[in-house]
Formats: sequence, structure tokens, C-alpha cells
Amino acid sequence: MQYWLIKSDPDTWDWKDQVKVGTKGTSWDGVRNYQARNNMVVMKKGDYCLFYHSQSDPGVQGVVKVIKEAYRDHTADDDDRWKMVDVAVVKAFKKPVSLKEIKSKSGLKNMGLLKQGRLSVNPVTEKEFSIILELGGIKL
DNA sequence: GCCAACGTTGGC
DNA sequence: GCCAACGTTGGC
Repeated sequence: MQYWLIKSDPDTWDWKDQVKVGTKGTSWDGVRNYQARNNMVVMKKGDYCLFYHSQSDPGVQGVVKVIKEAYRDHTADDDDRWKMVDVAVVKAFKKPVSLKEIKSKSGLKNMGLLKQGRLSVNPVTEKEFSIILELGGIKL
């Protein structure tokens, strides 16, 4: 089992949209970065991902899981390089965990999110994952 | 809207 | 293969 953090610009796709599609989930398309793609390719069905809003009021909104492993991103025209996975909602946080909180928590100082702010798909350790769930006020 | 960080492109 | 120019992301 691996843990991840995936970012979405809420103007394009936000947590509410994700909740709306429910257990059917949605394809996480549009990723055009090699590192992010490489991370998606190694995702396994059932892996948990923290759903993160970038831009205005950045923070983790809840937990989703991988329901379909990497396959060709159909939004990439005839460019075969790009992949996507499908994710579905697991649970919403009682309270979103802001970037500020993440920065101020000592156990989270080494998160990929902080080290490489621009990468939209980041690996998260089990420990980091559990700290963030706690901050979000939920248990799985 | 600005800017830093980083990725990508293209000329050589 | 190097590097400058340019584009994009994301925090503030």
C-alpha cells in the first residue's frame, strides 16, 4: 500500500465535484509532467490519495482512492506519453488541513508537497498520511 | 498580479 | 549536450 497527494485547481475540479461523482469516481486526466506521470504509473488499485486544493486557500480536503490503475490519457490527442488513473471519494475531512498547518507541523517538514511545491502528484509516507488524517479529524 | 521555482524547447 | 529563453504552476 502506497500513499499519495494529488493536487487539483479548485477552479477546474474541486472536492465538491469529486463528491458528486461518488463511487464511480473520475479520471485524473490532464497531467503533463513526467514526474507526476511516473508517480501515477506506479499507483495500485486501493492506494489512498490526499485530495489537495491548490491556488486560493490551499489545503487537503479529504481522501480518495485509486479505483483504476494508469491507462492512456484520452485528453492527450495522439500523444501516447500521458497517463491517468481513476479515483473515487473515500471520506471528507471534518476540517480541511491548510498548507499553513502542514508547514507548521514538525512531522510533515519533509513532505514532497513542501519540497517540490509544483509537482502535482506526490508520494506521501504512511506516517505523514496518518498525521494529516488526524489533523483532518477523521479515521479510515 | 507578482514572483520564485522549475520544466521544456530549440539553437548551437 | 549545454544553456538561454520562454512557459507554467502555485503561494502569497
